[in-house]
Amino acid sequence: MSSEHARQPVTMREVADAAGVSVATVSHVVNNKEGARIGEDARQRVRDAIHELGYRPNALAKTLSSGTSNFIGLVADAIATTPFAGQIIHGAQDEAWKHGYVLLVANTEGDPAAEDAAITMMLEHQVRGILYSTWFHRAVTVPEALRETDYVLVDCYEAGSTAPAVVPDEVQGGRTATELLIQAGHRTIAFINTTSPSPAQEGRLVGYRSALEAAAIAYDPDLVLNAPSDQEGGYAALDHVLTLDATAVFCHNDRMAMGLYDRAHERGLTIPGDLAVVGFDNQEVIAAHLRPPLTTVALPHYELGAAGIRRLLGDPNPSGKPILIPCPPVIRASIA
Amino acid sequence: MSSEHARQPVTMREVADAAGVSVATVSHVVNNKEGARIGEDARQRVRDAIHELGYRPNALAKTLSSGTSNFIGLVADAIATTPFAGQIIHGAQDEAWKHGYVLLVANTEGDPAAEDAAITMMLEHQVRGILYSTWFHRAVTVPEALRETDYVLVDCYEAGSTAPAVVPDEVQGGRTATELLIQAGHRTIAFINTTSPSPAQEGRLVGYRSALEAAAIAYDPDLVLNAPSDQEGGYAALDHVLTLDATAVFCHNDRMAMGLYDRAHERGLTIPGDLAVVGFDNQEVIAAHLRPPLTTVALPHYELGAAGIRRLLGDPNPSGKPILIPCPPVIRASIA
DNA sequence: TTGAAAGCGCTAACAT
DNA sequence: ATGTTAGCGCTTTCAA
Repeated sequence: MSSEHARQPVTMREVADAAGVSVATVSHVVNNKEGARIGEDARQRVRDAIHELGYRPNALAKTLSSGTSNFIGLVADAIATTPFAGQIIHGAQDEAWKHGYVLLVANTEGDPAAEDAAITMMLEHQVRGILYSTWFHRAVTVPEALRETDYVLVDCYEAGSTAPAVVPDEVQGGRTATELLIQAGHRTIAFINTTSPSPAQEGRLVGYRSALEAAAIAYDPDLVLNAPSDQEGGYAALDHVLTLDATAVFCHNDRMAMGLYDRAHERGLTIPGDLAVVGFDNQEVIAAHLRPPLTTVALPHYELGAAGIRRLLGDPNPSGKPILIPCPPVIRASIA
Repeated sequence: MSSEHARQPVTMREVADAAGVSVATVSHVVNNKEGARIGEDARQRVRDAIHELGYRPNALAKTLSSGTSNFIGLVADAIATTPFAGQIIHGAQDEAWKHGYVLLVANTEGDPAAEDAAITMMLEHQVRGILYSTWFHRAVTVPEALRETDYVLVDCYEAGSTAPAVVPDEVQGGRTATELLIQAGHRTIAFINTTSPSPAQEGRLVGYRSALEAAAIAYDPDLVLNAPSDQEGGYAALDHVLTLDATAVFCHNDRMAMGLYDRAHERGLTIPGDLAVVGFDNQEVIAAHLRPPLTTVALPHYELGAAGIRRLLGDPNPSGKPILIPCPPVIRASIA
């Protein structure tokens, strides 16, 4: 951009002069100060001057002077790979704005050096606090620098610590997914879990078992498979599933479901007729457009971001344990 | 977060006192000032004090005092729906950091009111300039408030104006996609274009035609179809394509290709054996995991973001026309 | 080689 | 009801 914006921004001083009042008066009307007894005429003159001059308060000067910043930092590890981080940012921003805060975002691609630089930058900008988020639910170790300010872990947690954290309720999610199948009348339900050890791997399995138990269906370990959590994994797993006489399958995530669909169609199976399937994540691009559209359970990224801000800004959490955000079902057409 | 960070941050004054020098001296060593002749001993005492006290410069005070902010605003219209906006942010941030700038991000979901609030917020924070981005290439009308500062349109442009803009080279992209097919020996190439009027719709068609022309293949309008640019559109379009005796098909985007794959498999066709296909966008979750993996042309979002920053920070553009960023081919396995 | 001092734009007592 | 003034933490002449 080459255009010249030479004109220095209008200052409060100039407004004061134009309105024939002091800067204190201007400050008061600009901020609608409670205890401020300003005459209606002066008030109006100030308003007019503001309008005429196109005055914009300098938020940085305000911060410096008042000693309270309106920045909240958000460090994300993978803003560019999935829409997940974007949803966290979205939720965090909406909630932050409600409280008068503005988001300072930094992407680190998981690089510790970048992470440190980002936190340093945020600290130097006097952030009110920092949200440290990951694109998939996992354990992390809190960067030392983070402890210099208030912070909340989002979609991650620190093992064996009371570091404030907000994470998805994997157990409830796994239970919900399984219940969807059970409610449709299925009794032999395979579960293709991921091969990657993670809270999702553990939690969803616990949820699966608890749903079976609640429905008085015996848990059969043979029905639980493990596969890489992508399309290729789902594709390869289908044949094994067919071996099990299962009438339904719960896929660890939507990507696996997508691969499984491919193999199912290849083998001439129809979904949900021959096999009911439920996914996890609610990854729109995929789930909403599979044939048939995939019933799944949503990962509540938007809510994670929003809850993270709330927690940062005071929402107390006596338990000392991560706050669990529910994973709601998203009904489409892959279950009958 | 409830933990108390009562301790006021360490100021330059305190460092100065601890080191037995003046703040001016501290300022000089902190900023590695060129013309500053500071004794090695004083310099060292300052460094030690900084370390001991854990001093962090206050970036806001610095901005206020020096009069030059290190913020750049980035307003995005759909951070949460695709990874596209995320890639723009990523590219913009990397480039901004290189120049010592930090990103102030705001998501607006296309809401004009939110947009206005975002720009106002950025202006009040004394941003050096603003990147105004959209998640898909289109014409926009520049919000008035934007003109109060330097700005660059990213992945969008203003029709009939010289507003600085950076957009993907749709024509080259369309040509590249088509060339991929031609180079593999195809002569009858169908093009399923989108039904939505857009620079992509126009540009890719122009590119398609130019590639044909360069290869001395007559342009046959019957080979060009229009369909909704999603999986459903691609699925439905396949039957028509088969009608055309085409041996290859260029899909307007990867999502269409995904739907087309489904229908092709349903009809027992194999890709690329019976039909070669090339997509557009390089939407990882899809393209990299289709069976077979989809050869496509990438939308250079990361580069758009980075180029936007460069343009903002001085990269002049005499032409007054949008800067075109190339769309590179991504070879996978759907062409034979 | 170093320090004093005047701001940057604003807020918040404290006067008047 | 409104103005004065002393900072907030830092940069930057200008002196010493």
